[in-house]
Amino acid sequence: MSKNIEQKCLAKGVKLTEQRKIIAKIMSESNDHPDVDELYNRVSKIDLKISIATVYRTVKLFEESGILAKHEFKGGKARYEELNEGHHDHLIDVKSGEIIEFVDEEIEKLQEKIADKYGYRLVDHKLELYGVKKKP
Amino acid sequence: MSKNIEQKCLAKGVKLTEQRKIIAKIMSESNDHPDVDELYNRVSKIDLKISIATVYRTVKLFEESGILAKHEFKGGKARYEELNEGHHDHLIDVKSGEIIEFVDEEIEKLQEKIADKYGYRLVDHKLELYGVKKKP
DNA sequence: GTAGATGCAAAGTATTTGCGACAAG
DNA sequence: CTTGTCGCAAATACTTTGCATCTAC
Repeated sequence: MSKNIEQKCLAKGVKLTEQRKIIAKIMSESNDHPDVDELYNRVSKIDLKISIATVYRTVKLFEESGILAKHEFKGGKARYEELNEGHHDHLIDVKSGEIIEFVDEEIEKLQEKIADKYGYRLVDHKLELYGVKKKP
Repeated sequence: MSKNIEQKCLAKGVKLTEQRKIIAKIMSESNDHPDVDELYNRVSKIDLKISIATVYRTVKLFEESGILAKHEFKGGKARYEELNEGHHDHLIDVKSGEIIEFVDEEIEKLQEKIADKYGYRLVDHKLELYGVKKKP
């Protein structure tokens, strides 16, 4: 099994406060991609004194430490998810808002190839597909 | 040659005001992907009474009319470009901020295929590559 | 003439920050 | 202890909106 968020903090020298532990726990348990508001709501159920500023500061810190990934899908607020080994992209159901994670080796390779063609080394990328469910 | 923005407005029943004509002209002449602030600056050189609210309203209207495309690259503000026939994606130089447009048929097909695999019909997608220039 | 557009300033969102009190290492 | 974090409220950045006036059709 892969390292949990607390272990990652240790490894990165990120101080483990009570608030960060709670945020880490919630994010580990979340399989959706909550925005800061939603995360704040979930966290508040455990620690009702936590401030939204702390949540903002923490997700930013975790993102910079490679612990969380930040997504800016269509429509305003940033959303977060725990970052694990396997990279994946997102297919968003435009009707329901449901998010499907997928991995496609072929597309990853193709992206490298394109960057290379223009003389670039890929450092990051973003692929989002927006679709509607087909009738069966 | 393809329709210009004014012709598109006519076709869509969008009223052509003086301000919209100026914004249309500037966008047609811009080969970069200006954000609203930058667009406002450029437009202000021609019409110094125009309001930023009008610029916001106009880009939104143009986007809804399929005249402009809105991009939300990393780092806050939305950026716009004129929408023409050929679809393309973006490769962003993370050092300089330069944006390279590219077209890749193979990747387009692959995206359709992936959506299909999960039972979706693709209605939109976003592919952004972030890279650094390689040493030659 | 009339529906819709504009300019202005005020209001919204989402996010960040200064500061004194507080807690982790 | 000491450095970094927290909570709070105020500040910022981007974008939207109410309203009275004006303009394209």
